[in-house]
Amino acid sequence: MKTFPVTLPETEEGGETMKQNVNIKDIARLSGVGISTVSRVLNDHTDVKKETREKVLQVIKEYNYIPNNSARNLKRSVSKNIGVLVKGIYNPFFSKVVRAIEEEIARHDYSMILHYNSKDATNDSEVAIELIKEKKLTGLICLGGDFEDIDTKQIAALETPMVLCSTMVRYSGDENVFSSVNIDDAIAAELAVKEIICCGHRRIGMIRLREDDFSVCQYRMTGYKRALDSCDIPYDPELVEAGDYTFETGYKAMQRLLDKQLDMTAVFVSTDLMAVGAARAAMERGIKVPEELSIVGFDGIEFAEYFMPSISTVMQPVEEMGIMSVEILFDVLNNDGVHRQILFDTKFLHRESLRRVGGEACPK
Amino acid sequence: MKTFPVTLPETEEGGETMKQNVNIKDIARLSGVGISTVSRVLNDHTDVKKETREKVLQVIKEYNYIPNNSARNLKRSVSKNIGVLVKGIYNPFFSKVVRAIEEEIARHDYSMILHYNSKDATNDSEVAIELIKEKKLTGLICLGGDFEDIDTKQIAALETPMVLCSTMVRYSGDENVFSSVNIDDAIAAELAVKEIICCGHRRIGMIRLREDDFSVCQYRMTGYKRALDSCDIPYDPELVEAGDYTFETGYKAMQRLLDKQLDMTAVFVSTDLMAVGAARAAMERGIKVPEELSIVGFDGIEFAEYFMPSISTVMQPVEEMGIMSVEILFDVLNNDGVHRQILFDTKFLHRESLRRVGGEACPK
DNA sequence: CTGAAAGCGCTTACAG
DNA sequence: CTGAAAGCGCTTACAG
Repeated sequence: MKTFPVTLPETEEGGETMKQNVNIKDIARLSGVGISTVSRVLNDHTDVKKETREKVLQVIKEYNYIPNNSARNLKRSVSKNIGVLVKGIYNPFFSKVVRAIEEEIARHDYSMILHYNSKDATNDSEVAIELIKEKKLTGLICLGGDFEDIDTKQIAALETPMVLCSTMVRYSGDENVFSSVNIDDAIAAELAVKEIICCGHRRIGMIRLREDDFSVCQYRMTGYKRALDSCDIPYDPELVEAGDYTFETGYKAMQRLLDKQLDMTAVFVSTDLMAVGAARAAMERGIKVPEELSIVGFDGIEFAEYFMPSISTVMQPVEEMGIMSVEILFDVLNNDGVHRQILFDTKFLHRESLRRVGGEACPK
Repeated sequence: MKTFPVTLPETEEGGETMKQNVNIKDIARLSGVGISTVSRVLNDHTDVKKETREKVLQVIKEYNYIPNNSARNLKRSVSKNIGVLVKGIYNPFFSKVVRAIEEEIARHDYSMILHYNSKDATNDSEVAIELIKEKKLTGLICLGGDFEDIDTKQIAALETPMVLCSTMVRYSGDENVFSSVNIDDAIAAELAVKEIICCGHRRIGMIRLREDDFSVCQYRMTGYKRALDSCDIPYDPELVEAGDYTFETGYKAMQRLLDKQLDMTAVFVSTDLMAVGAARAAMERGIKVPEELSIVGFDGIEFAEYFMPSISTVMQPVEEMGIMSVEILFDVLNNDGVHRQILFDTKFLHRESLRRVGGEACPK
């Protein structure tokens, strides 16, 4: 395929044409040492004579040699690499935590290998397994995604500790094959909606995720219903519209809600991204937020804080969750291999977009 | 290291303990065929008897066999993979384009291998070369980053077409080693600031990126100065503050500007993210945007559109640029190997955050 | 401190 | 249509 002509540049010394891909054998030959010695230099082994090391390093530099990672991974039994598999590159919710995780992994003297999986991919657990094998990972942390159909046998066979963080899997079996770090989305959503109710709202709309979106956000709908139920507010399906993780779908869902003239005074939106879109939709129609309509989101992404008015939301301790995932991973690795299932608490942030109406007292 | 006890699950047939990692040899043995045949099945070669193929596929499924990618990459001379190296995982500006690129690559019957490089990494070009070698890439597209010190000799030696999109490198040499797809940031910024001037503003603040941030955004400052200059407005360094790609630094930069009491009526901000932070800072102090202060950003990210008021900005045709990068890549690959340097036009979006002041006519 | 050799798990001519 | 063998570029005991 590579039929285009490129004049190979010559090296400085004696017109020897530069090989397309310098490999360890070439470096060994050019340095006048054995292959093993080059490998030792490459891997920072201490048992190489200083002069030898320097000579080799000089040749490596001169020829721009970069070791082939595929070969290294193939040969190495275990890399000092922890994989991080993130679901969806568009989710600002996860982008923040990755850095914290990387630092925490580095503190343990390991490296992070970051891998993003498409939002539309349905085979998250397969990708995870593939990643572990390919990179010979010491451990894997998965952020988001759907692991309901995970093959626990295969995970166990891999003997590679895995931590599922904020993923769709509520594992309660007695098999001890992976750890999980989550919040309880249903409870967090229930508390948020109760906060709304506490502010005197009774007609509360909901913008949920489409049913075919298989993520933890689905449980937020459960929380919405529970809150209504516990405060004796009848559930009205007319008050519910669905979106899809984006500003635009939140915007449109709000338009549909408003079109119905439902005399709502508040809307609970299952992600901050959609909440921003929803707020814009209302304000564009001249509806004042929060004076005429309160809006509450979920996640705690930075953007919600900068929006005018700032969006009240359920803050997930993402960074702590990420760091905890790393800690658990190394615990499993270094100690008894007993996995843990952890639920973090969330925090409701009452910001500008939520306002009290009427004079009614808090029902609960 | 993996000292934790895991009871290896047994396979269904006859208690043979499942190997930790099933490989192609095992599959061959279990299927009663040769290794080459398994490989052929794996790679969808047509020259395998139907029954044989089915038998092999069944064994593969039963043992959850996943081929080792390191081995494949090592052996394969060319993968049908195009790499995409993205600078910074936090940049919403790039996240949008990746999907477009992926689709375009798929249309050519290739796969995309996505790789993110840390925002703080200084060795973008080295990472690029490493990626090409490791994955035996057919081509590479780089989104963002600093390639000023790129080793053109090595790139040429690799014989792998490379397209730099929105990266810091203005290559005008006669060597024909890579393509580039960019906008002219200086011109685009100049036009944006002229739009502001056309609206009657004379005291125009600027929030730029810190000087040590080595990205194309630096040129936006050049454009700001040029616009002032061409309209005979003196450049006042007091009106310039710097941020760092985030809401928060934009917010703080605006606070510093406002603290100086400079009687500005407009601010040009070199990224939309910072523009949103800046707008919030002003509005929090009771300054009405745009009635008392106009704000203009740069990039055209979605959030700028949903913010209240929506942020006027310079829209980069990111998706088109991404798609063009793919097209150029395949052109280079299939045809003459002649690289191209392309500059896209930008579009100024006059939205809610920019308002006319005074009665002065447009100076240019 | 150093080198020759085996082998990681695949793919790809080559021979049948 | 199928299999045995070579080899991709490394790392890692092993022997010196």
